[in-house]
Amino acid sequence: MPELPEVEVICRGLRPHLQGRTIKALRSSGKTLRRPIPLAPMQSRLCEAVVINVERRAKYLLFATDRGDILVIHLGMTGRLGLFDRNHPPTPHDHLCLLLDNNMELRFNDTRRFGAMHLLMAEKLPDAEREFFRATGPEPFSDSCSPSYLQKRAKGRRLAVKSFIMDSGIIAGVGNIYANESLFCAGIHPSTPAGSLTRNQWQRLITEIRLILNWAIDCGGSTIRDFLNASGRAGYFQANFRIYGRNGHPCATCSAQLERLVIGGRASFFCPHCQPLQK
DNA sequence: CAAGTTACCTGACGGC
DNA sequence: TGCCGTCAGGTAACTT
Repeated sequence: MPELPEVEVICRGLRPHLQGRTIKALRSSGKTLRRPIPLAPMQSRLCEAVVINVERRAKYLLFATDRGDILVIHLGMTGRLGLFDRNHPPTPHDHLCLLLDNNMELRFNDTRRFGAMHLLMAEKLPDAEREFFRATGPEPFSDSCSPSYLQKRAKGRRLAVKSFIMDSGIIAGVGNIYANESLFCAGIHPSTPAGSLTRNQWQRLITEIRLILNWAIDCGGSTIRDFLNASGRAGYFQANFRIYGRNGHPCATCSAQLERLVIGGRASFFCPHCQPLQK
């Protein structure tokens, strides 16, 4: 489900509603997510805690409290977070509800339960946070995510560039949709071995990744089936897809028929004319 | 170590 | 109508 833009949209949407609010109670479905929800520590640490900050790192949301703890939430493929009146009827797959001091509830709904929750305890910070994100690559907008950084990490690797940029240890937040879109806009075939991109191609690619991600954030993210923002509204970047899911249609640039192939088990789309396969 | 495969889960959709 | 296979925005644990 959500890639960086969708998580950022949720983060920005929730922040003004959560900052300064006290968590009064927690309720869970009892179902496990990717891993069990750490309910006992969450009960003792989050009840009566005030949310002081809501941030995003990679595809994770971080809720910081006045006790110094951080609740880390990942939405997996189908996770949603939304604010509801406490009397709003519950829906299937609501797995965690946080009751707030204004009688609103933050509800985490996740059909496929690929999401995850972690609680980073104040007394273990900041080491616990550093450890949690130890293997996570730089944010795509950061200066450290430069063409030379990417080229250096790709040196000698034969892995398809699409799989390479979807590796969260290389660059954070780029998932299947935006990997496809960025490679199309950069004119690079998704199967190209990561190690054979030139410096100019890395420059072009990171530029396109940043443009696409920012544009998608401005559009409120992409909604294919599951994604809704914190207010329950769909995003509309999907109207701007140039390549994702468009196999069989003509390329908007050159009219060639767009093609689909599977790379690393993920659907990949490309224009055989605008994205010629190199080496 | 790198790269590919599988598993985790539910629901929507198309073909028969 | 229903059954079956395929597919879905992610990640981590496997195997080769």
